[in-house]
Amino acid sequence: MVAPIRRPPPGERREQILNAALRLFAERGAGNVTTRQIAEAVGISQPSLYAHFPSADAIADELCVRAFAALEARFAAMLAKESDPRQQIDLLGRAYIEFGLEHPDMYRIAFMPTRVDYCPPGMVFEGGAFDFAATDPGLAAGLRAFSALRGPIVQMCGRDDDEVVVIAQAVWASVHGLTSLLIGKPFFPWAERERLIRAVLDMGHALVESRRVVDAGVAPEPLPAA
Amino acid sequence: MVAPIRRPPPGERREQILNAALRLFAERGAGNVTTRQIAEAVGISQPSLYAHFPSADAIADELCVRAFAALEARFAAMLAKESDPRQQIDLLGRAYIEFGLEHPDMYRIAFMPTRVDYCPPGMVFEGGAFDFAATDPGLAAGLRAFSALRGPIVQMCGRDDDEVVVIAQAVWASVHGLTSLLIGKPFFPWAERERLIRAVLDMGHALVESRRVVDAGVAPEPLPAA
DNA sequence: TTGCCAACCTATCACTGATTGGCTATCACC
DNA sequence: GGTGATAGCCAATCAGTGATAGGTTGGCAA
Repeated sequence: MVAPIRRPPPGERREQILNAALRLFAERGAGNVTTRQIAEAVGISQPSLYAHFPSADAIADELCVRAFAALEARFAAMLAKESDPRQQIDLLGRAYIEFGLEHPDMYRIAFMPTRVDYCPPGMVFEGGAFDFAATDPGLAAGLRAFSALRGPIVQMCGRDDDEVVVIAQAVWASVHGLTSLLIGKPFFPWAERERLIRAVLDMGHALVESRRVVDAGVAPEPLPAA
Repeated sequence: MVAPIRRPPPGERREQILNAALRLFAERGAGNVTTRQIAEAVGISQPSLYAHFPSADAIADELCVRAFAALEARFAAMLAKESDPRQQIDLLGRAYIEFGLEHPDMYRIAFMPTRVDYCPPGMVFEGGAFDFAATDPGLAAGLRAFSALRGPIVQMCGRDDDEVVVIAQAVWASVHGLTSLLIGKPFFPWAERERLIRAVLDMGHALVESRRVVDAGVAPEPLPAA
C-alpha cells in the first residue's frame, strides 16, 4: 500500500496541494473545505499536509498572496498602458471590483477576515510601524495591489501630503464596500451591477476632484460642511 | 447536586443565555466563543442550550437582530429630530459607522458573513422577490435600519425612481466599506479616523448632489464620463 | 555500504457543535 | 390528595475539525 512514486520533485507536492485547495475553495467555498478533503484530493494523508504547510490557514494565505500578486501585475500593466490619471483610477477600481467577484474566496481571506485571534477587543492601530504584513500576508498582498491608486490620485489632486492618504483610503473603502457586499450578500436585490459600479467609481472621482489643489500650495476649498 | 431553583420563569433562562453570550462575544470575539463557554457562564450544561435555541448560530442571530433593532430606533429618533435631509444623511452615516465600531461582532454577523452554505459559487440575485430575511435575519435587521437613508436621498435628489436605489446602495457600500475595514483591520495604519469618516460621508454627499434632478422630469447632467 | 533526512503513514489528541435518552420538578386536572 | 403530562435539565456520546507524536520508508550523499 505504498505510493508508486515515493519521491516527487521537491515543491511539486506543495504545488499539488495548493492546486487542489484552490479547486476545492472554488467549488465549496473556502470555509467549507477541510484539511482531510485537500489531502484526499492530493492523494496523501491529512497529517502529511503539515510537512508542507505549518497550518491549514497557511495554505489559504499562500493562495491569497498569489491571487493578489496577479492582480498587482494587472494593475501595473494598466498603469503602463493608460496615462490619464482619471482613466487610471477608473480602470483600477473596476479591475479591483471584478477581481473580488472573480476570486471571492481570496478576497474574503484578504479583506473579510474572520480570524480575530490577533485582534483583542478594542484594539486599534495606534500609529508607528506595525508589521502587519508578517501576521497578515493576505492583507499585505492586497494592499500592495491597491497602493497603485496612490499615483493617479496624487496626479489628479496635485498634492502629495497626508490628505492623499485619506482620499486613497476613502476610495478604497467605497470600492471594498461594494465588492464585499456583492460577495457576501449575493441574494440581496441589488440594483443593476454596472450602474452600481459606476456610481461608486463616480463617488471616488467626486472626492478626488473636490480635494484637488487648484493653486499650488493653497489648500483646496472644502466641501460645504454638513 | 441539584440546582436550588429548578424552575426559573419561562424565558428567563433564554435571556440569561443571550446576556452571557453577548458578554462573551464582547470579551473574546464572536468567533472565539463556544457553546460550552456560554453554558458554563449561565451555569447549565452545554446540551441544555439546545432546549432554548435550535443551534449556536441562532443565539448569535438573535443578538444581532436585537442590536440592529436598537440602531433602527436610533435612526428613527435622528430623523425625527433633524429635518434637513443633508444633515440627516450625515447623521445616519455617522451613526452607522459608530454602531459598527461599537458592536463589531454584531456588525460582523450581519454584514461580514462567513457562512456560505446558502450561497453556491457564482450564485447571484437574479431579480424578483427572494425572502432573504428568512434565511438571514441579521441582514434583514441591518437593512431595515439602513432603509432610513432612502427618505433623505429622495428629498435631496428630488426624484423617487430606481436611480435612488442605486445611489442609496452606493452610499451604503461606501459607509459599509469603511466600517468593515476598520473592524476587520484594526492594526492597519489608517489615516485619522475622523478625517476618514468625513471623506467617506463627503463622497456620499457628492454622489447625491451630482445626481440631483434640477428641473422636474429632466435627467440631471451626468458626471463627465471617465 | 552507511548514514542521514525529508516525506509519508497510522494512531491519536483536544476540541467543536449537536443528538440521544433518562431524570425530575412543576403544573393542570381529577 | 393523587396523577399524568411536560418543560427543563444533565451525563454520555457522536461525528467531524485542526493538529501532534512517533515510527517507517525511499532516495541521496559521503
